[in-house]
Amino acid sequence: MNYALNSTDNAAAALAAIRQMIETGKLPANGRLPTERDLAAELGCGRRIVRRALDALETEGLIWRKQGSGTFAGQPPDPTGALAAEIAPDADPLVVMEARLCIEPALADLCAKRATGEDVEKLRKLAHRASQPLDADTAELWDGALHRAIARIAANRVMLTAFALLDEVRMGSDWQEKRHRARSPETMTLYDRQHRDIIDAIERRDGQAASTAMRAHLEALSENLKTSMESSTE
Amino acid sequence: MNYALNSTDNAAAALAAIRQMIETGKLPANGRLPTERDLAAELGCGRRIVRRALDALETEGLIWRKQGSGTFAGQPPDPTGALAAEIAPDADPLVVMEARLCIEPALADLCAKRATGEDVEKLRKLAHRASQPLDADTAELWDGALHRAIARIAANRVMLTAFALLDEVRMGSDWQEKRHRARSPETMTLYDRQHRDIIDAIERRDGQAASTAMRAHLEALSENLKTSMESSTE
DNA sequence: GTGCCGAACCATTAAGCTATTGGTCCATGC
DNA sequence: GCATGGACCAATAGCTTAATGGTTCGGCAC
Repeated sequence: MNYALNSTDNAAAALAAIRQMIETGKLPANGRLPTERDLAAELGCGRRIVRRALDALETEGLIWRKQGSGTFAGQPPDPTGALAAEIAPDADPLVVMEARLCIEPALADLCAKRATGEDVEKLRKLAHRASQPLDADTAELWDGALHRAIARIAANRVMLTAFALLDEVRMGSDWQEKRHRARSPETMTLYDRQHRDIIDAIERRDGQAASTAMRAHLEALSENLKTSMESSTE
Repeated sequence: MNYALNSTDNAAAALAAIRQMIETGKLPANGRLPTERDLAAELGCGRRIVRRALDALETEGLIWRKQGSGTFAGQPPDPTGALAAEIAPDADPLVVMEARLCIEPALADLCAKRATGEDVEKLRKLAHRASQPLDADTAELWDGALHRAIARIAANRVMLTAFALLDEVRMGSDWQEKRHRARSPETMTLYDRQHRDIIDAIERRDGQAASTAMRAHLEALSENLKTSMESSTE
């Protein structure tokens, strides 16, 4: 595709061209788009125009830039990976679960204070997916997505980073192997019930109840984890 | 001082020599000690002996080593700096305080479950220092040390890392400037009272009460912060 | 044989250097 | 007024190189 602008160049045309460039997905795997200088050459306009268009797209949240590195489509990555990798190797699943019990009830409280109706809708959808009788791995993924969504809705950057750290440690540690996760139909329905309790409390803007419900849910998870670990050492 | 060993060389002598080297504090500021090869040459023994001695010291927790980097005295540093720096620039003091309200009560709970008598002693000493009528900056430092000690005693690596992150964001953000911290004698005595409440609860192994007391303390801090911010915008 | 030494090699790290890239400013021209 | 091209700055990534801990092996003394 040729993105060169015709003679009626203007900022709006450049913006549209770059936006199309992004949305048609004609980008390398890492989402990196051409340098500003290259874009200017390709579009046949000056760098100033390109920068203005990129400014708009950045404000829009469609791209992010880093001086010396480049311009990328999508969201800037979370730099929690290194930290998590440092902790994960010697992360006892019970320690991780204890940390979840510290952080997630508080997040549920904040979430209840800030969730919009739209947010609650999303949560319900995620809970529904997690409750479907798929294989254990998939259910785990949707469960993780639900908890992550609650953290995101809480809208506190510091807490979100702390949660991201916790989340990566949880997924990265060897515990992935240790999950015998005796996810019987009974526990599945229990978890679903607990998810609904949490979301109901969030919808009622009842932070206290959301926190309590989340705590109950995590304690059930913890209990399940303990029994599965004991049975694995037999 | 000459660390060269005499003719009755053995591993124990090398260990003692290196240990003395560390404990007498004859080291550069960063705690880096000579390379294994240099140590071997200086002590007049082989690298194998040096490595065995360093192994012992490492097991002892007196030193830590990193391939390609060197051997250092003390504890390995927490790598939370980069993450904190990423968040700090746009860290609203109120957001940070909200995060503290999420994390620190939970830490106080854990701390109450795990603190030894010795730990409680340390906490009391720190609280006493923070209550001395010094300048506001120094009081702030001792207060920070107290909260950090509670996090350390909680003995959950994941939570400790999360707290370290939070702590660095708190100290690193511009909010250092914004602290008008109207630390009147009244607030000082209030904070001291609250510190004592927290530590008393920890001593009683009453995690619930410790959590509640910590929450009350942080809410007082938050209130103080809000009023000082309002007055600064006048 | 046991234990140590010396040497060599590997894996990782840090530091320095260079090219690249976004961020900014300015003179010029339309 | 506004866009252009150019120049420069600041930050970054990639590469190279030297240094360091980690490991292995042959040799030697006891």
